[in-house]
Amino acid sequence: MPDSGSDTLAGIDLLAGLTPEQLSGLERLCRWKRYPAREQIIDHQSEARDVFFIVSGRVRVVNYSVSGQEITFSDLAEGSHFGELAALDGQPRSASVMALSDSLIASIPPEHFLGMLEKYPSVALKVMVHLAQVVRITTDRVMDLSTLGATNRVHADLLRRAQKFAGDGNEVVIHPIPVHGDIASRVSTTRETVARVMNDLARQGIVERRKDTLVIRDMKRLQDMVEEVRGE
Amino acid sequence: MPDSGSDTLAGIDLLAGLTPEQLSGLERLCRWKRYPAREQIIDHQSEARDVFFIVSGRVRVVNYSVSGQEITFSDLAEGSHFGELAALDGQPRSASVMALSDSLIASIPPEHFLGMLEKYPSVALKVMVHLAQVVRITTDRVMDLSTLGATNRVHADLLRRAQKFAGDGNEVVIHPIPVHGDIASRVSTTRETVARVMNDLARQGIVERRKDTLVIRDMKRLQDMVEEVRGE
DNA sequence: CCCCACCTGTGACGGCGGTCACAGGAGGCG
DNA sequence: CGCCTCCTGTGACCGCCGTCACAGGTGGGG
Repeated sequence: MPDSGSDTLAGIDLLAGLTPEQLSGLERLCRWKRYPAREQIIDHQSEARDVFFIVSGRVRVVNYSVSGQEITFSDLAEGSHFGELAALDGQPRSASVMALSDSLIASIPPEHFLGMLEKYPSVALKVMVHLAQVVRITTDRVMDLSTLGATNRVHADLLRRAQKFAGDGNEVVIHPIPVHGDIASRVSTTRETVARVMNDLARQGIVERRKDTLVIRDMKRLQDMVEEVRGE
Repeated sequence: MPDSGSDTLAGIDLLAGLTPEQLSGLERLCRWKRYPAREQIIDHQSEARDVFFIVSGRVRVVNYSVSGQEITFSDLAEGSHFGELAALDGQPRSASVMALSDSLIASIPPEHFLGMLEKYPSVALKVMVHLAQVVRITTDRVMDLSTLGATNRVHADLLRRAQKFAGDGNEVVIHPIPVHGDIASRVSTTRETVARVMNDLARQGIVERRKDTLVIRDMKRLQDMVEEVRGE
């Protein structure tokens, strides 16, 4: 459980395992800043190289095609970090990042980030493991985009979201309701397609839209729909 | 320049900077194996966790949808390495790897790989930088798949290949000719579509197919075709 | 030299899903 | 309370490109 209230780095996953003294050393190297919701934190292609820690709030990693189409890469929660690619390889930022909610963000200059990796091998290892997982997620997404149709990508995304909320029953309650546009931007389709798919699922009794939750009534069937097509 | 002939780890990019003694220490921890062309080195989803070094030969990272569609992730040359994801996070293999040509491959067990990261921070850093680049390439690919049509993805791929061979003229010679099926598998389309696109380009005088080379006659125009659409 | 394996080229067809254009809800807030 | 903004739902249309089905080319090996 991250120390949601305090202005320290104690809740940052990457830095778990450091002593309080080591943490406060790092805290002094950071620039601390609050971002209101919707504000841009990193701009794609910009030249800054700092690494960011989410002390509190939520953040979205996105990119835009020049036509304005928005591609969401991931949403990051409290305790997570971002911006390490540029710090590591010195290239311009690979994506934009914006605050989803009011957020407190600590940022550390690239030279201190690299120094930290050297000084604390356990942190370096965590960085590697984290990058490995990012690679996995992204290559899975390439597979989805290459082999699944838009409709099935929506199914797959819904399933992923449901699994995060899953108990062990066949029914899962998702809260809050994801807005269609957000889903669309994660699976690279349109708002309209998402709406059509959701209604098909509702008509088949697989999902049910309530006041402010979305209920998956038949996880099993949803799972089947995804697996079936992944294997056809 | 890798020592193409010798059976040592001297040519491995990751390990550049280690002393000959350190290298020969690592060599003793490796299993050495020759793979004939087309042979599978890693199987997707399998449980082994070793990390592989390409001493000589070439290798392709692929995945298959169960329908048999082949998705190529990358081709790796002598001096490169692969298999580090599983070693780092302990998950099953994220993709299959097969030899493109007869290859000599050294593999190191995960525990020794991790030990090496700890012992040689410079190697750990190289691993991070390498992973960062993989993330960049893969997210770019997600962008392409999300925003470009199949035709333009072929253009983009052709351009990327050309840039690897580029001098500074407006004309670039690509050798050997990439087979259409390979291009298709890298940009997630079909052989037929690639053929049609290549012929359109030929008719417009942008490329020219020769005996065993492909000549890009007008890099500038090709570049424009790609940029134009990325920004529309 | 001829056959076989593997590559390329091209037409016809049809469906998925993106685009456009609206018509409602459902909150907030002045 | 009424307006304005943001979300959802749905029909019509149509173009891209995947699929199928062949028809050459080309090269190497028996």
